[in-house]
Amino acid sequence: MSRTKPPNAVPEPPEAPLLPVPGLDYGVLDDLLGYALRRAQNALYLDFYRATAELDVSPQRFAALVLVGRNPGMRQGLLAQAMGLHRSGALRLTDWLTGRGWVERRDDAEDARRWGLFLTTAGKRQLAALERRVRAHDERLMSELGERAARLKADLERLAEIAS
Amino acid sequence: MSRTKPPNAVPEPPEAPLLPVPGLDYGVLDDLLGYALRRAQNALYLDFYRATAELDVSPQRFAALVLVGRNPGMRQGLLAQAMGLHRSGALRLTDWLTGRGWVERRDDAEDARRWGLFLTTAGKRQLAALERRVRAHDERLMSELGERAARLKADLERLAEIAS
DNA sequence: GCGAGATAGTTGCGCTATGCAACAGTATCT
DNA sequence: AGATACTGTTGCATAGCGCAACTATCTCGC
Repeated sequence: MSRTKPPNAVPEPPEAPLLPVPGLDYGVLDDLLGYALRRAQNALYLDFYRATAELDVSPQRFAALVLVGRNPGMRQGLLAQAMGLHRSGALRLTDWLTGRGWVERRDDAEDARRWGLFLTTAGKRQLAALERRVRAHDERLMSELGERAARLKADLERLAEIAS
Repeated sequence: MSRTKPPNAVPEPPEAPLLPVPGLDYGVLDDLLGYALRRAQNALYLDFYRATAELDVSPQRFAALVLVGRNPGMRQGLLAQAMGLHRSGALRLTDWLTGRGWVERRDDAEDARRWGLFLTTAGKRQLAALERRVRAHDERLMSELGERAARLKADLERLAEIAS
């Protein structure tokens, strides 16, 4: 019985939030850290979209914008690595961003194989707008969690390390 | 500028873990609860696959097996709701599971439109094997987190509520 | 009873996101 | 110079999903 297919897809964030259905028995799922994590991630994911509704980006693309913005001239391959993508994935991601006019590729002076990635002026504007929203939303969540927030974040980081 | 596409896809869990690349500036991402969550979820997702390598199921399908196992006779629509899927998604999920011989559809005595979903004997065996692994892995993670584990889980549940 | 309307599941279509293998151009090392 | 490694690109295949349209069945009011 060979594996049908390597991972390749987080169960996908459905349109509808992944809330517990009353009356249904979730068995182990209720005990698993992993399932709690999935529920939370799902909720945050939807929340991200709500927060940035007219700005037309996925969390994925937002992350790419941030990375390019913060590391001007970075190569595509590095972007791929940072985002856990295959090189070809980073290519398509970059294509999309340049298509929007938010990112541009410039020749790398040192190595003709490489591109350097840079935000355009429009890209910087877009990123700033996005950051504002995303930050605000994140802070709202954090403040609703109160003092548990910082601890939660730290524990998540720890968890990511442990599981890796 | 209209939205390219509704959510529809969590950034996908790449084959490679989503670890911070040393030397790269992550800007806001490092401050966001959402990004920490994503990293952790990604790591756990990969961990799930490692844990169940030869058993050939995704977390998604595992969850479906648990639900059907715990709620024998449940309808497809309910499964969809519980898993945050469209009806057609639950159909395909169920198809896959019946194709494996783990789940069977039986006519519902009360309503001819419905199916009742049940685990087959093979399905029960599979589920038991999966549960063992998944539980063991989850417990390992929890124990490495020590006393923070329970708190983390509770906070995640809280977070999911808040963000919904 | 019977027709309107709701509900369950199905089908076909289209789309996004992704990996992978093969390729070309460029750099590096011996 | 030649072998080898690296960067980005292209084409192809696949998974997972939503949605609209359709069928079968049930429910409700008259």
